Amino acid sequence: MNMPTSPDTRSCSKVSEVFSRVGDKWSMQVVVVLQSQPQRFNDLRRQVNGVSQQMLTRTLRFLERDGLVERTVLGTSPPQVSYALTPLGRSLAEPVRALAAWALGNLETLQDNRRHYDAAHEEGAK
Amino acid sequence: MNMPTSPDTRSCSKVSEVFSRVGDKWSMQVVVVLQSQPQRFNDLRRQVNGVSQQMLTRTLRFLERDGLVERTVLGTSPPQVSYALTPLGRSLAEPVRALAAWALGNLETLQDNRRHYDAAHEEGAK
DNA sequence: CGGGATCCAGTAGGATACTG
DNA sequence: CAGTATCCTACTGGATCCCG
Repeated sequence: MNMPTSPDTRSCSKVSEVFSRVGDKWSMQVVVVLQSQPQRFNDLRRQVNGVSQQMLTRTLRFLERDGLVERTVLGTSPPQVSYALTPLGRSLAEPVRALAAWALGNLETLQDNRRHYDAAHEEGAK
Repeated sequence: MNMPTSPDTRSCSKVSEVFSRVGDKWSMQVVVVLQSQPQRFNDLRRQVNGVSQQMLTRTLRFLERDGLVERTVLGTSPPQVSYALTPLGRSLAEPVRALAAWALGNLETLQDNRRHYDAAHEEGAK
């Protein structure tokens, strides 16, 4: 595969576009949750902590629109809808998990740095 | 290293926190640009396409606060400030680049899917 | 159960002008 | 050159009600 050593400035706008899509508050969480298995709407809602059904609906629509998840209507009288990752969605899950791993490993350091920074900059501020 | 096979739901909130920090419109672009070499303010501004000096300032502040970039004031009469990635920032650049690679490789597919979706859903819409 | 419609608050982000 | 301050808009995200 042709992965350049340094995806430089000109690539950044494209990266930014993708981040704008999947980098919102819920998308990657949904992707990670769906990665284990297909889920129904309220199952998802329970597993993605704190999401409103509004935002879950929106997020799923966006992901569906980009071909990252697939929506399957099962029944009709008790409306059952199943959401699953497409192959594309699964391929996205990999780098997302890499970033997730970084996040988990460095979250404390970040918070620590932040506290240190705030303390250092509050002595001079009003 | 202990990277679980599936960073499951409980980890997602933490991931979300980090994403909230670096997943904004400019942070990772700045990180990627700085990754090649330290840069001055207006150099950065030129390389990060479309950023206002307002947002660049904010972004750099946040990154500095989290210990991801280091700010160095050089002169005083012609104010020169250099920004460089910290080791932590460089470690973040890796997974970001992985995601960037995915973005570059799948951007067209995403846009294509989106067009297809929009076309399919406009026939029934108003 | 799944999700559309509406309303509303908070914030991200842009433009401009000013400062040291 | 490297910001700060102010203002303003658009979008994000939440709550609530309603519908099939």
